[in-house]
Amino acid sequence: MRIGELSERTGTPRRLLRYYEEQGLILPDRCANGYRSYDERLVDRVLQIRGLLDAGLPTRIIKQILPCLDKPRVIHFSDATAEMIATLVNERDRMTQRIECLTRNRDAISEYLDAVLSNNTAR
Amino acid sequence: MRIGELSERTGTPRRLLRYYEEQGLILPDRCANGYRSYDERLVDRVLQIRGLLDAGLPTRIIKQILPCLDKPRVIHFSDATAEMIATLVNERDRMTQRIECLTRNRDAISEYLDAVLSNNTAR
DNA sequence: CTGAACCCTCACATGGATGTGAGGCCGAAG
DNA sequence: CTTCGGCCTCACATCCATGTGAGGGTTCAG
Repeated sequence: MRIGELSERTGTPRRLLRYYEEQGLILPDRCANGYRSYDERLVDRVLQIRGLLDAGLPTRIIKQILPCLDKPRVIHFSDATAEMIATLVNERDRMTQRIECLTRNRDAISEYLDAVLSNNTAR
Repeated sequence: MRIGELSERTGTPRRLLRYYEEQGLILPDRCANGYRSYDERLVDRVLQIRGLLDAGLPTRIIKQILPCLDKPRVIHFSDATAEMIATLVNERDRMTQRIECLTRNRDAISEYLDAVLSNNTAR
């Protein structure tokens, strides 16, 4: 598929699809005329990238963790240098912290909403 | 306490403590000499702010959700306009999405790490 | 009194994600 | 052949969180 379709299907501006490519997050093929050609599975990948960006991860880190999430995991053992592993452990832990922080605060918001709403309907 | 102590205790540059104040996230008192004076509980508040920022929330949103997390919840019922509630519901849902995204990806990283590490020690 | 270590405000700079638009090529449809 | 919509590259602009430093007060210890 071309960039327009991917853009629509992922709700992502074309500009950003090119940007993610520039940052090495995705690597579309090129048609004879120079147009980018995206594989079907890049739909999910782009959504994943957007989710991670929205959760505060920079492209530099996303680029490092993405290859670890592909199915044939064995292929990527070569990347497993000591520093790479340290980075992954570190990022995993930071993600856990984020999850905890978000969960705490979301639950507090929920509680507040419950209180306010039940109060409103009770009035 | 003054800004230097708060900075040390929260690991936050002074610059950012002033920035958070400018954005309306915290409201320190002022001593006679003009120095900022921070209440003890602002330590936790600052850590909370930093956590949320790190998790991708902008100061504008953080400013809106912070008041809902204080203990005497009843005090803030006045803030509960219809749009405010809509905002909170929306942000709560976005936080849930972030949590899911982070959890998915963190678990995948963990799996990958388990695979790589067990493979390494097995060799 | 002086110096060191705080604090203040103000302002300009940077980096990362994103917006916007100019100038131009390509291909289908009238 | 022209037109139009989609694609290309390039480049400058914007927003936000953060860095950095200048210029100047306060306090305290020596």
